[in-house]
Amino acid sequence: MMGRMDTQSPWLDDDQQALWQALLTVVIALPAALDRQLQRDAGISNFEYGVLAQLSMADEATMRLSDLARVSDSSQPRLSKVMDRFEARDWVARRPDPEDGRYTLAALTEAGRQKLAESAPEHVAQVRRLVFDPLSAAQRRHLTPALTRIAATVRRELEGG
Amino acid sequence: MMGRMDTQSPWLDDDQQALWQALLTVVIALPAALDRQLQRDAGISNFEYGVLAQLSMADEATMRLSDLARVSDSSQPRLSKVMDRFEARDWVARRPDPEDGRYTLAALTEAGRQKLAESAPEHVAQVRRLVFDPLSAAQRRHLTPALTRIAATVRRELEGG
DNA sequence: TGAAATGAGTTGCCCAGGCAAGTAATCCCG
DNA sequence: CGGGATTACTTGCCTGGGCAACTCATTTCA
Repeated sequence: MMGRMDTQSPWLDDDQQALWQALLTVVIALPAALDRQLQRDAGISNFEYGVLAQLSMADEATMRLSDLARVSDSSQPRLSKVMDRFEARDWVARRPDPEDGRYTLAALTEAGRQKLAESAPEHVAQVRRLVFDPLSAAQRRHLTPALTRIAATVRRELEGG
Repeated sequence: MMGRMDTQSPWLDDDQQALWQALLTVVIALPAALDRQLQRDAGISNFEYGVLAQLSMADEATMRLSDLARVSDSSQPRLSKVMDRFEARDWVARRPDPEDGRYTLAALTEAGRQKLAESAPEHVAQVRRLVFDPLSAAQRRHLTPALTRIAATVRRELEGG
């Protein structure tokens, strides 16, 4: 008898609906708001900013493309095209990994580091205004583990397919 | 004396960084995961699903395009093109608002309602798996008001520009 | 009342990203 | 040691969305 389960009806109740609606707005509108500021002030997207930031945090500011794609939540084709643009502007340099020729290493150049440093302050201010300022200290504390769990689940979903 | 304020350094501390990183993964990867399921099972995007769902909840399943754009967190051009696709598939019908010829009313057709009904169960299941299942009851309770605040702030940002 | 201003919606152009197919390097295993 | 799998990355094709410019309806106000 495979009727629907009691604890998991196929619909969302009102509380769940409220959470879901708020999350939907955040995932749709927040990237748009971040993109707008960054595009205006720095000519790059939020996603591109994230790639630069991840790379800058790596040892020697150098990473394998596949690792960079993973931490940036990017597909490989998408990252590949971002790298084309970055290389054209001399923000990164690609070279084959001497340890294994299948991998490609991406290294942030000095110009790339500078671009990131220039763009950071206004971007961080925007993140503060949109995300941190509206929250109480308690809300921030509660939010982190909850979002981390969702993030981990979503990551698994995209990798596992 | 307009130096930087003590309580608002231009950088994120470690706790903030953790929250921000988790939120970034969610806003980038969650739509991708939702899109993948919906595209595979229903041939529509998460965004399009949201538009259908919003319209279905309206009185008479009819709304002005500008209102529909607002509740769907959409620009007008974007919604306009979604409507082109929907009308081509006979999921919605557009007609001028008799009360004010500048507005356009969009009404969900029977076929549109059916498409939504067909797509809903798997989509809701995916939302459950990715968002609700990983959270404890307490986390869900805390999450809702926090996300609602961020959502409201981001909405204002995009409208006010 | 009529010309300018406002507001809703659409269109065209351009670019970014997904997917599937292609290339290249390495590994596996007889 | 050699040919087929596996893994990393790139390329081409197509679609979706942003922006700016346009059209059309309504309001404002001189």
